[in-house]
Amino acid sequence: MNNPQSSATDSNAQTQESELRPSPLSVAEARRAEAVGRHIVLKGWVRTRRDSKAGFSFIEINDGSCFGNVQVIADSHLPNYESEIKRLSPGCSIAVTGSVKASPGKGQATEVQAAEVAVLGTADVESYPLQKKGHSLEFLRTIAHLRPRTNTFGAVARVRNCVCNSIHQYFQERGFIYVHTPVITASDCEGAGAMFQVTTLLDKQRSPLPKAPEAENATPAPGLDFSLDFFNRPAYLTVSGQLEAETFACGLGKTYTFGPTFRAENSNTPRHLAEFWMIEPEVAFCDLYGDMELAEGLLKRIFSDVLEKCAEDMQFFNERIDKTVIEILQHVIGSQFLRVSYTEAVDILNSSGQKFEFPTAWGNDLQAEHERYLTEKHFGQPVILYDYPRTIKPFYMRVNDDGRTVRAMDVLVPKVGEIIGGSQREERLDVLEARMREQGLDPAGYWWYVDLRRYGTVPHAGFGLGLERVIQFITGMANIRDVIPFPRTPGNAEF
RNA sequence: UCCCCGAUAGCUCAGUCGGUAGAGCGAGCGGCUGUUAACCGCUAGGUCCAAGGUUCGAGCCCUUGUCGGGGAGCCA
Repeated sequence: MNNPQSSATDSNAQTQESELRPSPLSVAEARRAEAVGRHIVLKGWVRTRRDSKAGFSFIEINDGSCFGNVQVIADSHLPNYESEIKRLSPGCSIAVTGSVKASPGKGQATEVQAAEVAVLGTADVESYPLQKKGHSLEFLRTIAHLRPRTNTFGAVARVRNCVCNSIHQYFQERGFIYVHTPVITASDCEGAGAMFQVTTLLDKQRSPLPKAPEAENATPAPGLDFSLDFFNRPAYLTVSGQLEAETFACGLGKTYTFGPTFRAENSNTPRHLAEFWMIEPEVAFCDLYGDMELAEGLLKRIFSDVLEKCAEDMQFFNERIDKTVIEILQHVIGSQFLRVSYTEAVDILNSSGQKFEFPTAWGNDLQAEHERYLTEKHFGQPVILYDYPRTIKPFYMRVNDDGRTVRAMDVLVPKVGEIIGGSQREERLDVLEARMREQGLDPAGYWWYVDLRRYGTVPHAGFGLGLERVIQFITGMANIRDVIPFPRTPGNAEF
């Protein structure tokens, strides 16, 4: 950004300045060998302290900038050594002024010789819940406000950040437009499960409920009168931005959304949340095959970015959480996702000799056990299943020429299961309206969506990628509640 | 929502046949040490999830509830 001349000047100035005033450094920077010799200020939280009777203490501090800690050497002649430093315990926040040195010990390249250790905040060792070692993920979930200070959740947060960045880059590099679809929607049936209602009717000061029955003498309806509601109609939290994204794709070409999504299902599993983040690309002039290529390319890009940019975090997951994650990611990056039609999949399952709790028959939706068998046992790698029976898929999926199947696809991965669900959209006006009626929906209620087929319709396709499920797959974290900062599940909205 | 399992020290767990409570880690104190999941010794720490029931007697058996975990469904 600057010319070489001025950057040389800057570095001179920096050298001079470092003798006068310490420069703020992150733990990540201080741990690099290049930092040796620098006069710095380091701020973070104490992870552990070890005292040596030789007259100093080791203080490991972490500031979230990387997985590892930096070791601070605090000599006993520091004025607050007995009064404060020797009382430092996990969770205390401190600011260390000192110099970075090459470490004579094993396990780290550098350490910081403290000239001053200022205690910013103490953490009472009797009441602070995080101890030096061994906490279950279940316990940490009960202290979600403190778990960002642990190795595991720090690593998850950095990986999550990397994944999000990677997703944006992948689409931006390909000319996709990032579209913000509404969080509040009036489309009450997008075929994606129960919805949370958004209403101000329960706020008595705004709009007393009994109004409607009194006004008309008719039998008082037990429900609420939504014509009095904020939006003059029932409104909900979105379960998908797809329908709105299609409107932008049919005008801007290549689009994607990335935002929160809500499902009011009473589902209690390690793979479901009531509030989660979803990425939904929507592409005009794209068929199902292009959709599959986009999905495969996206996943591979995410995986290789994480392996490269979060190497230390991934090493941790591979050692402590799931000893296969790195190997699996590398394997997935290097191999082509298999493409198997639903019909082929059913044949494979029928001739597998495997006993399933639910029988496999053409026309039935695949059960979790079937998907798991295919991706984990039969193929042992990610699989894209496509062309599902029309009877088990929503109205917007394009009907194939056979009339029995639709252009749907699911990307299945080992352990997590369905990570992506997508389809080529039905672009033919008459077929779309027929499909809506077939599923008991009134096309008039979707007039703006149907208009996309009435005016300048084009083939288009898209999919939904569950952010948390991708992170689960990458990190090996078994429970989805541990890959989102503040999980929302039935009965759980603390924090 | 359905099925199965669990809840005991701050944390992770053991607790035999129904006879009134144990370990490791953590904490406090002491020792030792360029340490790094440090190590060694001592000490403190309990409404055994809640309510009810059976019993001379319940951490243990029975009932209900709450919370957590796994599986299923819904899906991403």
